[in-house]
Parts: sequence; C-alpha cells; structure tokens
Amino acid sequence: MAGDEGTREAGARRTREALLVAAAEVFVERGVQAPVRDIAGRAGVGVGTVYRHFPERAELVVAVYRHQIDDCVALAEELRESPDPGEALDQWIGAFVEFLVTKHGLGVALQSDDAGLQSLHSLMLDKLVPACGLLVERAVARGELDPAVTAYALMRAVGNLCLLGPGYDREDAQAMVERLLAGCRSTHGGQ
Amino acid sequence: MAGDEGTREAGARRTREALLVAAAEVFVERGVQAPVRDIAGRAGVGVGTVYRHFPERAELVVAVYRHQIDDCVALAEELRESPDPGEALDQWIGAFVEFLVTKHGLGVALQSDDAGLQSLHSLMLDKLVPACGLLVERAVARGELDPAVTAYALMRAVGNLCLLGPGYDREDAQAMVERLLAGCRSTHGGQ
DNA sequence: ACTTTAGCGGAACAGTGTTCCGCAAACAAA
DNA sequence: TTTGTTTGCGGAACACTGTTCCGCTAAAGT
Repeated sequence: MAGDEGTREAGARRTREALLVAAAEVFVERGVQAPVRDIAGRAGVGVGTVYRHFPERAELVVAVYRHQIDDCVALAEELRESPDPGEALDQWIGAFVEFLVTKHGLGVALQSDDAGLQSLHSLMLDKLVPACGLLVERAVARGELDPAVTAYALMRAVGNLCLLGPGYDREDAQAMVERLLAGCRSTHGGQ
Repeated sequence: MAGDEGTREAGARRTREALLVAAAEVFVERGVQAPVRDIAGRAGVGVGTVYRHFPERAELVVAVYRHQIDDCVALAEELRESPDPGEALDQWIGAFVEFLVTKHGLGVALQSDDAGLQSLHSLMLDKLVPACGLLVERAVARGELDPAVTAYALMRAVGNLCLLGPGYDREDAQAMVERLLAGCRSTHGGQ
C-alpha cells in the first residue's frame, strides 16, 4: 500500500521525483541542453542514479514535459465542445504558444532532430496531434479553416515560430502565430 | 600579384579554399553540427590547420554561408526597383526559403543561440535585414503589408518556419510561409 | 649558409553523454 | 539469527566533441 515510507522501493520513487523536480528547474534556468551532471547535483545524487531511472538523457526530458503536454491535451478536450470552432482553435493555439514560450525548452526539444528526442516527438504525435486535430477538423467543417491545413503541420509550424532568440521575443512569436493563423483561414481570394 | 603559385602564402590560401569547400560539402551532408575532425579529414589537413584559419568552429560556419547570404542581398537589390512591391517581396521571400531549405544547415545556424554563431546573426542583421527592409517598406507604402511587420521579425519567423524535420518537409515549410505572408498583408477585416 | 617565421599535423586538454563496477542496505531464505 | 540475493546508489572510467599546444618542415629573409 501507500504507506511504505522506509522501503527501498519508496526511496527509489523519492529520488525519481527529486530528479524530475531538479530537471524541471534546471531546464527552465539553463535550457534543455543543460549537463546531466548539473541535474544530478541539484537532485543530490550521482550521475549513475540518473541513468538508472532514465537510461537516456532524452527520456528524462520527455518525462519532464509529459504531464505538461497532458495539460494541453486536457485543454483541447475542454474546448472541443465549443460552439465556435474557429474561436476554440484560436484559444487552444494561444495556450499552446503560451506553454511553448514559457517553458522555452520544449520548443527547442520539439524542433531538435536528436534521435533520442524522437520519443517526445511521437508523444506529440500520439497525444497532441489528435487533440488538436479535432479542433482543426471542426473548424474546417465550418469553413473557418483551409482544408489543406493539417494539425501536424500547423503544430509544427507554431512550434517553430515559438523558438525565441535575441531580438525575437515572446510578443513577436505571438504576433507571428496570429498572422499564420490568419493565413490558414479559408482563402477568400483566388487560387 | 596573382601568379605566386609556389609561395607559402599561396599554399595557405589554397588550404583555406579547400577547407571552405570541404566544410560546405560536409554541412549539406551531415548538417552544421558535423565534427571539425571530419571537415579537416575531408580537406586533407589536420585539425590544427582548421583552427589556424578559423580560430573558432563558428567562424568557419559563417565563412561558408557568407557569400550565399550575399547572393540573397544581391537578389533583393535586383528586386528593389520592381513596379509591384508586394510581388517583389513574395519573390524574394520565396528565394530565401529555397535557400534555407536547400542548405538546411543555415536555418539551424540562424536559430541557434550559440554565442559564437552570433556573428552569423549580426551578419544577417547587417546585410539581409536592410536588404529585405527596403522591400518591406515599399510594400507597406503601397498598403500591401501590415505596417506592424518588421523586416527582422519577418525574416526570423520565416527562418524558423524553414526548420525541417520528420513529417515536416520542404513543401510544408513553403506552404506555411505563404500563409504567414498572407497573414502579414494589411488586415482588411476588423481589429 | 644561417636565422627567422609561417603554416602545418597531431597529441593533449577540457567538457559533454554514457557505461561500468563495487558497495551498502533492504529483502528473502535457512 | 545468519546467510545469501537483489536493488539502488555513487562516482570513476570511456567515447566523442571543441580547442589548445608544441615540435617540425620548408619558405622567406639576412
């Protein structure tokens, strides 16, 4: 049961939690590419312990962002009953952007072609894309979105637009995403 | 003069050229993050020689892309007399996208916050932004572009949209850039 | 002819991710 | 309890990066 405070297994679970907390902190402070040793140090454990719980560095990254991704999915499910699909999509993308821009590590991680971060990629494919896809479909059905837009490409593009840098900050990213969305609405004009 | 075939200086210039050629090849084959040793090997020199000519790895990257950036600037200057500024901007952005997508290393390099690649960044600031800025200004003057759009943010956004990955290829990037541009045109509609 | 110096190659150093191995403590068996 | 087994742990060790350093050769200078 849940009261196994002193057992070996409980201890392991505690260090795992400590690692997740430490990693999340270090990621926001120094980015996703922060050294494993720093994370281990912050959690007060040795590097070996990190690899015991997360065989690859990338798995730790994925674990850190997983529940945050789940939050995005949850929001999409809330919005999926909305009477105004276009507005719902806007809202959701807005939240997604907020998320990407705040935990600025995720944007980099999503873009990275690191083979290990593939799992994060497929996590997005498995969860985020279907969730977003529903909103997209409904918007398309109402004629509020160009049918050629796929949920995947859209999310990918939004993710890329949220990669910040010197002279290109949060507001710029938000503005550009808005413009992109405007361009994704059904083309009134020709061709 | 130019006929110093056997001099020491001429030899140095030759190895420098060989390095640039080798680096360009390696960059398209394996990306900008390819190991220095591979480049040295391809050029048939030792690593020390690479660092003699390019004190930091990043300087080599900059040198490789510099003249390709110059090509983009030249195109912008050609187009700046065009009677249709909106069309001209479209054409130029199209060429820029083609460029980014082909030498796919540059996109990564431009996005990277690597301190050393700052010089590439400022190269873009110094040359590309003014060149593009002219086209943007003219398009704005004709009312074909939202005045709130700055050349820098636009190029930055386009650069980000051109970061490819599995399931997000050249065509996706091109389509998304077109949509972004559509969203940058003067907002007919409300707010 | 002798000295100086530019250009070069590659060993050596430093910082990453990752693996390996010995150890101590919790558990299982006797 | 005593003995053996397993789990979780720490940190040294390894492989692969960028980068520096140093000795060597041959051209340039005297």
